[in-house]
Amino acid sequence: MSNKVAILIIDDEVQMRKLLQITLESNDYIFTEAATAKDGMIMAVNHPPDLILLDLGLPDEDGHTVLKKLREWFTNPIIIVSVQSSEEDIVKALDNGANDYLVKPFRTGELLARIRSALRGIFTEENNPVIINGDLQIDLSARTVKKNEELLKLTSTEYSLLALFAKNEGKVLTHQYLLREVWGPGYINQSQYLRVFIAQLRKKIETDANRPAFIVTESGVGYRFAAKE
Amino acid sequence: MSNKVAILIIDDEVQMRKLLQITLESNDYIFTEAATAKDGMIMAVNHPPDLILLDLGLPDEDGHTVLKKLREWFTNPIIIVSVQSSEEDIVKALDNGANDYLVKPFRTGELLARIRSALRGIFTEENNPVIINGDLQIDLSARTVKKNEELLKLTSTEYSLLALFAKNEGKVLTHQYLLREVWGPGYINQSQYLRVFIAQLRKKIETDANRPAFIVTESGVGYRFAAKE
DNA sequence: CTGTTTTATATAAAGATTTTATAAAGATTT
DNA sequence: AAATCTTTATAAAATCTTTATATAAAACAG
Repeated sequence: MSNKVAILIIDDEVQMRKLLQITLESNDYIFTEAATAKDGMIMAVNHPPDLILLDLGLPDEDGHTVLKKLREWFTNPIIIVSVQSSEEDIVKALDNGANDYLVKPFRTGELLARIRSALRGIFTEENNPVIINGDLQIDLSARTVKKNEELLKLTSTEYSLLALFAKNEGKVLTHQYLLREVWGPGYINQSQYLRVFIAQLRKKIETDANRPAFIVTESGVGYRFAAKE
Repeated sequence: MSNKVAILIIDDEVQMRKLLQITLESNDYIFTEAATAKDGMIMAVNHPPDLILLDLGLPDEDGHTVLKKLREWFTNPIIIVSVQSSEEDIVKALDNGANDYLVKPFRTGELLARIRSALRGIFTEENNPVIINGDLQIDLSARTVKKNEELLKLTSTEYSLLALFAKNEGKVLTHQYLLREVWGPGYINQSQYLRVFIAQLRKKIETDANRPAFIVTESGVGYRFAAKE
């Protein structure tokens, strides 16, 4: 259920992969790697990444051919990272469907900026994290909650509480934990707050507030956000 | 109506414009040019091109500022062509919405390939700079707003605020975010500004200002521009 | 196991506080 | 001078906090 961006590196140089791994992971991307064209293709098919960084100088197959094959079905951005700096290579790669071409050695800041640029537009609408549970929809990026497609009016505290539950579906969240996360560390003894707000939330999100289906009470412990099919 | 692709060059060097004119026209692009930021903006608004080649070193205004201003409404590709080769400039430009960055002097074949790459997909996605929501029409390129086909008179700040809302329909925008985007980072505590301007905006765009349908208050958090069918 | 006691939870409603809306006056810019 | 921005003041609305009481669950004694 991660909303992180996955990037696949296809490059035969170990050092380069290591460098990219460190760079990408420290920037919150999910890093996967392949050392050969064959492995790269297989990985791309099995777990289509959001972006591919492709080296043209692979041992088992010509980079331009790999690019062409990928482009037969892969529509997300592909950025070429290559030691080849000839105009011929660059033009060929771009015309074969590469979104960008960076010559090695490159500056990591520039690579990251070009990755962000390539990803822009791909993740405008589709990739916003919406948690769906039964007839409830929680849009974390828009900060909105819908029940049966209808927008609910929640106060800021009610929303924080619900979002916290939604992010921890199925888990029992203790009173202490909920109070600390939503109200702050100084409020861990204000259990009554929690009761009041849980009651208000239930009135808004539950179909039958007397028989709560979303927010279930775990007496003596806390509450649990139950998953619905 | 020609189906040729129109490219606008904004660059103060005469030789560069001449070189690009020859290169582009011999490749079947329609070439238009501007020597200053001001002229470039005017031309872009009057005849929105399919792609803009922008030089960062313009005499009358900082290139990064020009890019930002263009990106407020211009959604087609912008490729930066600049003598500046510092990582800082490249990263800044790409993060400000440039699609690509080419350092001068460049190889014309590579430029053409990067233009082709940037143009790819342009004609698939719709990029209408007019946002329509109910009886409200916001033309981002003309900076005009119509309510029931009638032109509204908005101040520049009111317009910036409304345009920001329109670009983020359905999302809750926090006070901080709005203040930072419209007034600048030094104003994030001036919530009262926001209240005053929201009230003014509502008086102009809402049918019933007492029951706001477009700009909805999210108490304690911010405001949301609601979608109307 | 059953009824009683104790503890925990649910909910409404009143009071307190915070946040928001709006007008209008003063300051600044065009 | 006109338009716009900034500040101040105040009323209204929304939200939070507290209190009171009802209900449900757990613990316990017999």
